[in-house]
Amino acid sequence: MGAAVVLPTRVRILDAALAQVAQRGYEGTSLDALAAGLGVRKQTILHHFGSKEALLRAVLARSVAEVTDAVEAGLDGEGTAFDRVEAVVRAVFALAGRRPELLGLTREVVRLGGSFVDELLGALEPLAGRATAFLREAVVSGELRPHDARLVLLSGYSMVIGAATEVEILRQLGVAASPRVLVRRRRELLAELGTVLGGQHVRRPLVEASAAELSRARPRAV
Amino acid sequence: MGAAVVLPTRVRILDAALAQVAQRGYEGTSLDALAAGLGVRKQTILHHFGSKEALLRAVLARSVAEVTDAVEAGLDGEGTAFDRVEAVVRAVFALAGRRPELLGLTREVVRLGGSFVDELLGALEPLAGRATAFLREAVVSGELRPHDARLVLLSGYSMVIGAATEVEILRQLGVAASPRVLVRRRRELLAELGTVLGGQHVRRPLVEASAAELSRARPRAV
DNA sequence: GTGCTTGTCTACCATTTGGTAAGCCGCATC
DNA sequence: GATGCGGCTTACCAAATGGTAGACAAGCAC
Repeated sequence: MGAAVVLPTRVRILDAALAQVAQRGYEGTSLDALAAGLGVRKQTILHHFGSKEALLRAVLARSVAEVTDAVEAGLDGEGTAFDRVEAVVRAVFALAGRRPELLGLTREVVRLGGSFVDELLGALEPLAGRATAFLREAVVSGELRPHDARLVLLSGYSMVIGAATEVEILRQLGVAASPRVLVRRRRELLAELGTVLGGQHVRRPLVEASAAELSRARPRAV
Repeated sequence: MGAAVVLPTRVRILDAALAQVAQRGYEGTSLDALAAGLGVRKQTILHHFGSKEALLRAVLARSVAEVTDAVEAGLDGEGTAFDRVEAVVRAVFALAGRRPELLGLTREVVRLGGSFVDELLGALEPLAGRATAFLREAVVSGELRPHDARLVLLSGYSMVIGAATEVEILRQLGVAASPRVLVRRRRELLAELGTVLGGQHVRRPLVEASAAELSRARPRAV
């Protein structure tokens, strides 16, 4: 058997907190219950993270890092610009399917609102910056058509969350966890991005990115 | 000015509870805070509803009634079977746009799980029964094509919730509340229903690759 | 050895939570 | 006037919550 790696308490707390907050919500997660589930005292948690709120922020930071890694792997991939957009979408949906807690956490943070959302956006900032830069460069080089990068990112993001919520609802209602919805939504998102960004999965001749067309193509934003 | 109708305390409590639970979650809603917001004592709430849980159930029951009314109005409408399906979809989306709290409540109930979900499903049972009967009759009369009614209802339901979540996320993130997403999702849902149920509305196919595949993959089982 | 740090613990605390018990008040009915 | 009675109140309460204070033990440096 592989060596049973004993994770440090700190990490175990983060894992449990992520799971609990995603499933039961922030207020619904008590430090006592969390600690009990870990076979540890509540004060151990407070020792590591200072406060419940700080714990949530730590969970948030780690989760953002995870998402960032997935997206950047896609951005760094091979192929055309749209190939990489597609890789990113696939990576995000794969991550969403593999770790649904991340989506539950996101929804919870959005619901909590206030400084947590600011924190989330702040932590995502570097990633958003990189993605925006990527999109801009691809537009300059003529690989993608002009668009509103911020809107593209936001709508893609909200679509992923919405799709995940759909799946969660279905699961809770007893429908066998079907990734079909996710697959369908992913395809829809790619189709939309294809329209807005102009990937060549529409099989149009590549030469054409004439300046005329580019300027004409001021597309409807999302 | 119209007479300022003073709503009975009981109704005001229900309204406030719905809003709070939808926005802050069940555990995040305290009876004290609720009462304070209403200019009343917590014991007044308990006097009317007995317990916090009973309050939530009451809110749930009233909300289900509201949804039921909207859907039944659509079912009772004029026109072909698919016209009425479309009317129902429009009514539901309109209700979702008008009263987003209902969606927040639903999501919260689903998240809470356990007996609340059973309660919700139980309360929705009559409506689901009517809708199923409607669909079955339309199949018998040849107006709609055979399908799995339960699956159709569930997927439509989850899609509405998912779409609403999308909108909520966008709103929280500062995107001007755009009903565009809702409109688009509604169109997609109608397209899918059109394919699965075989309505004659031939909107230009937008997303349909998936919907087409869906109907093809489904055996003609009654 | 003596310190210092790190991780965990026991013991407590103030506040908030949902909930109980009992009373007051206005009003209709006898 | 007495009598209920629905609506709302004050006065409490036990449990749970997040959080503080301080101690104990293991490891590492000197």
